[in-house]
Amino acid sequence: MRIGELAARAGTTTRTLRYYESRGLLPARRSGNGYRSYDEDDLKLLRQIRTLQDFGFDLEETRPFVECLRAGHPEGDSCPASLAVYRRKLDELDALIGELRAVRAKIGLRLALAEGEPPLCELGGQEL
Amino acid sequence: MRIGELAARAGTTTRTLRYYESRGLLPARRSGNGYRSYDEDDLKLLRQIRTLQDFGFDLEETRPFVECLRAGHPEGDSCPASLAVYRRKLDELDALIGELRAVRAKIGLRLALAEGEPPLCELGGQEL
DNA sequence: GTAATCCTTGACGCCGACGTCAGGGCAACA
DNA sequence: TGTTGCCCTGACGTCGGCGTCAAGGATTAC
Repeated sequence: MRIGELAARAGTTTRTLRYYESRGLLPARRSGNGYRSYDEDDLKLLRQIRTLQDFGFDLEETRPFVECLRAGHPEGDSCPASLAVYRRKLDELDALIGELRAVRAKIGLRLALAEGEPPLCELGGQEL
Repeated sequence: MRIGELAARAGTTTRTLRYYESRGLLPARRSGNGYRSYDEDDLKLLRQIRTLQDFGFDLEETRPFVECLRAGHPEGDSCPASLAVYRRKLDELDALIGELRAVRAKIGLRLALAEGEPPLCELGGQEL
């Protein structure tokens, strides 16, 4: 299959595929005329990348998953390196969610104060 | 006060102040030699901007607060336009936190599955 | 006087994940 | 044979919030 078809089947663009190739993430074979040539396995790799991207992984973080699949494992997360990325991501998410919740609380408090209504509860000695 | 002192007192850089000025957010008077000149009110404006930036507001979102202060109100959030930004930001934060929690759950589930341990509970018909 | 430290403007660099255009080649169909 | 539709490479643009030079002028300290 050529690049346009792969892109369509994965719901992405040819530009994106060329970009992944430039990053060494999804190299392509070439047919006689120089066109990139892909197979079903490439589609699987690509879908793995896209799924992780949707989760907020950056490209480099998807690499262990891609390499895991390319090594013949049934799933991209069948390898220790992938699981390590999962764990790191969970930690990052927990930290981020915690920060966002703290910010949310502060803004909510400020809004309540500015609206002239006393906040429902004192939230401890927060810096405002 | 000149730009360097203001930057130091606000814990930021001269580059940042010139950038804010270029965005029309914190215009400066000029002294005879062409140097930017600031006063205590400018410091207050700047601190308002920085606080909101720390909350994750982008520059444009801080503008209503700055204009509110400049209009003579005691606080940047003493104006309806500022409160509207607060509310919009709360909505955005809620949405974002919700998405992150969903992603966190999916990754956690995948990690559990990949580790060979059955997940503690079925989390409904999530797409994996 | 001169060195050090401020200040000025202008302009390019950075980051990530591509979008978008330019200028060309290859292929298939009428 | 022309037209359409794919493909190629290369390269610049995007976004936000600045960092980091470069080349010069002003001020202050000694």
